[in-house]
Amino acid sequence: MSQIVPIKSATLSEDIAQQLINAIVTGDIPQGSKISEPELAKQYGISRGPLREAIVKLEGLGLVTRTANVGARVIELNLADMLDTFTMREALEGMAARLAASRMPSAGVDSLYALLDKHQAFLDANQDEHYAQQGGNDDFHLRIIQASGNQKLIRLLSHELYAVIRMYRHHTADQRSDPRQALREHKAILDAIANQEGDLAELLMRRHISRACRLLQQAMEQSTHSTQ
Amino acid sequence: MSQIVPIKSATLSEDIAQQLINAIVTGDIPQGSKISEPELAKQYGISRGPLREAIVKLEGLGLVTRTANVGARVIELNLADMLDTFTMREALEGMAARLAASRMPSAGVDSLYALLDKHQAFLDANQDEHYAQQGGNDDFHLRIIQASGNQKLIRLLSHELYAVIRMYRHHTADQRSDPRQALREHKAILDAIANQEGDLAELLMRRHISRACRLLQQAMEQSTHSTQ
DNA sequence: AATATCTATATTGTTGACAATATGTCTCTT
DNA sequence: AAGAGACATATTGTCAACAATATAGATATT
Repeated sequence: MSQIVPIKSATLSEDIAQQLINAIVTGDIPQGSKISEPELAKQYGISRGPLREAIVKLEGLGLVTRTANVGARVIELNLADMLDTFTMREALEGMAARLAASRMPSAGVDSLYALLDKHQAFLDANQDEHYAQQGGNDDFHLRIIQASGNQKLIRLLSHELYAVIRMYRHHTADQRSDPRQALREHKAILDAIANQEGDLAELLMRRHISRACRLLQQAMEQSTHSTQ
Repeated sequence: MSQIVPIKSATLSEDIAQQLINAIVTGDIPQGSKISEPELAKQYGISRGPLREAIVKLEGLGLVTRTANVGARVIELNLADMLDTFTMREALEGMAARLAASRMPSAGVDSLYALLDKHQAFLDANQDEHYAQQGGNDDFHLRIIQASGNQKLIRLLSHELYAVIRMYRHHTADQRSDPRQALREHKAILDAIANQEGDLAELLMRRHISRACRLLQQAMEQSTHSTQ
């Protein structure tokens, strides 16, 4: 799973930030737990300076909350925050779909159809497996976001919000509902984009995310309030 | 208005971050200029530690860009980024208006009508003055965002994006177009919210922001590319 | 016994020094 | 004269120690 060994990056602070993000998203550092600077510094074999910078970054990502002279705590996922986050996603990705409809080159559309075909083939092959959101750029949503061409939107959705969303996925029993239904919705969205119907693309994307949100909500309500 | 003298906060890092944000937004630290850590540290009379933390925060806010072993530079406002930002605002504040329509208590609606009356009175009194966005919570948009009740949305719009938006306002000749027209649009949005017409409120808010964006675009295209 | 105060300890906030990298200048070569 | 390379300098990245604040425990008081 998550590499423990440092992925040597340009700067220690970046490294540590990335590792902490992974550790929090995967639950390796449990929700609500305190971030102890001396402890983590010793654990990663670095000094507190870069570590603090990393923690400030995490605060910016909304993964931890900090209070002066007390320290940082990992956020605790709750239903209200999840609903808030997905409502934002609905607005933003809806807009991304609209923009994609007006800007996406036909080559990009073709490439996305090919991606959905791949997903379809995967589903046909592995009946029972859940069509694990591949995370990388095989993710339909990320591709649409990229296609929006809006750099600010791209940064916000695929870097900042993405961490929290990944965290929700990890911490709820990731029973991704009906993958075939999701795929059908993806195809409908892409059709709208291909036809340059921005209004429709936005509407469908919003419905799609709203539905995913409801399913995640059910999953969260079922899963016992995970006691760290 | 905004205090210039240091607002002694709990921690130095917070202080400095706030001061730097103001300095950048007001153009006191010009666009594209390099952030020299030794220089700023000496200037503010602090050490480089807290300063660096502040810079990391600024990076999270999108006010500076950092490259390893080279340093931080203040962003440069350009048309493309402004359009991207306002497109995001359109999506998010549209959603905020929709949510406000479904959640805002009648007392809040009354209070907002009172606010708009105040704005109207101000316009009638000062014919020529431009109805300076008061920044504080007399700002109609901020009130709508608050009324959305979506904590994530509130944080993103009124803390993170707000800094950049303020920067755009400051750096373009702030000829706020036709304030009476803006006020009319605000009233129309509020009417929709009062009637709990979420669809309409969202539509009107998006049109309103889209229009403001076009006006700002014209202003930016006119104003000579400010050479620091 | 319960509460409040004081004290001891640990953690965070801050500082100044050291190491590593980048930038600009100077020299040398062709 | 132009370009490449080496060197000097300044800036960033990192570290370890110090100061200030908060937390927990013990003591004392009512």
